[in-house]
Amino acid sequence: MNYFRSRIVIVEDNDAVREGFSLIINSISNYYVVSTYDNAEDAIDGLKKDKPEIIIMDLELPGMSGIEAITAIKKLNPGIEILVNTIYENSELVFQALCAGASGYITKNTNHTELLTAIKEVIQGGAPMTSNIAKMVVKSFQRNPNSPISARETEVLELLAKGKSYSMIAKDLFITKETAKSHIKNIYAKLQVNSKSEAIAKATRDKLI
Amino acid sequence: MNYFRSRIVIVEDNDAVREGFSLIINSISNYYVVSTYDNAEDAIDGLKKDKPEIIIMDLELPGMSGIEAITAIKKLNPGIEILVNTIYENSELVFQALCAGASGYITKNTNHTELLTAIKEVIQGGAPMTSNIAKMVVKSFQRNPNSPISARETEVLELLAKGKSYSMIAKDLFITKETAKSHIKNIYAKLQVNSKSEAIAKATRDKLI
DNA sequence: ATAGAATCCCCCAATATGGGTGATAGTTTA
DNA sequence: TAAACTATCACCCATATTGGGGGATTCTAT
Repeated sequence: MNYFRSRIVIVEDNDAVREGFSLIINSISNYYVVSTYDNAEDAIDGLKKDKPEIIIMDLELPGMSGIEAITAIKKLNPGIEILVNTIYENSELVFQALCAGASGYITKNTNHTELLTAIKEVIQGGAPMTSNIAKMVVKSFQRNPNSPISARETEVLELLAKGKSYSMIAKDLFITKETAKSHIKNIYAKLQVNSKSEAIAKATRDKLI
Repeated sequence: MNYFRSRIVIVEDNDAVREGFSLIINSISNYYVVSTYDNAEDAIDGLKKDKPEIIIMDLELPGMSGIEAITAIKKLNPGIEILVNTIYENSELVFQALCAGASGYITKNTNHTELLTAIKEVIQGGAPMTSNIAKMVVKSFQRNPNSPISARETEVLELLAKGKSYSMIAKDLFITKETAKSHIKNIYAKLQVNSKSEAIAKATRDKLI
């Protein structure tokens, strides 16, 4: 009977939310909530018996954090899709979750229809995200338009960040080593740093490269 | 009359698609197609008079490419939101478009309702993406699970990619410089490279860091 | 038990780095 | 138009870094 229904596990420490989700999801014939947990440790212990296709995971959990749980679960079984459902729209957490292996990230202001749509999208190999989250993700690809460094300096900085030496940079840009060095000196002055690693760190933080 | 309607410009070289979009968008009272173009150059020339809030942009254009156009438009007026609408689902192009400053990326198999939803999302500060595109974007945050290098080596490699020296890496990881060096030697052997920049390049390409 | 992982040690030559102090020519902007 | 910024190149110098070579030990999985 349940063989063709997607097996879903819910990890959520709020009892009401957990129960509510179960009811909604089980009301759809394609889905089947095999287990629910109020903490990550138990959810991980139950993986072998639950064999979920999808885990709906809260991030604010007692004990092991949601991020650690995602990492652990993906390590044990990379095939399991994890859909994050949390109140947090903090960018650090979003990127940590995606880097750890989350397939989607929806915030808790989404209604039941949207939750079900998100589950469907995950099953179909998509990556559902709340509008705010999608915006943050797309923005992360884009550069700071108020960069203090010039276009040429940015080119130099990019090569520096790729681990190239002064002479390699010079060769790549068809300039002399001295010119590359000169650019780097100016970059250091503008970024108020005095080493390669500091420059790369600052440039990365400020999205200059 | 049109003062409160979002000003939209369409850049699309297929006449039928361009006309079709105009009709659909103009049928919605909140939107107003101020101009349509079949090439990027004319669209850029028309920016001052059109004053669009949103540009719906095809990527396959005669002359200037869509990517170049996005870069140019964002440079002239960073406030304009650009929604890419193309047949291409090629990952290179997707990331180029997003890096250039696109706010959304929808493929041409989307229907009219979805197009209008995407426009609405862009206006509301979101980042609409077709399911496939969202998946590619999310995947880009995730690491290769078949990394040939160990966890510790990965840590070392990450620090190396941040421009740190052997001794800085050693300090960060509470090991000696010799150990850091030893890890790096092993990394080079495994990645079949023999320099920092090659290692970083390969690690980045293969998503090992 | 063998392989890999992580740790540490020494030697050495070549290269890279960062700071200093310049110069010239072009472009942009106030 | 003048001042500011940009891009280019040069030389000096001391120190740090890198990559290659040779090892070794301990622990942990398979």
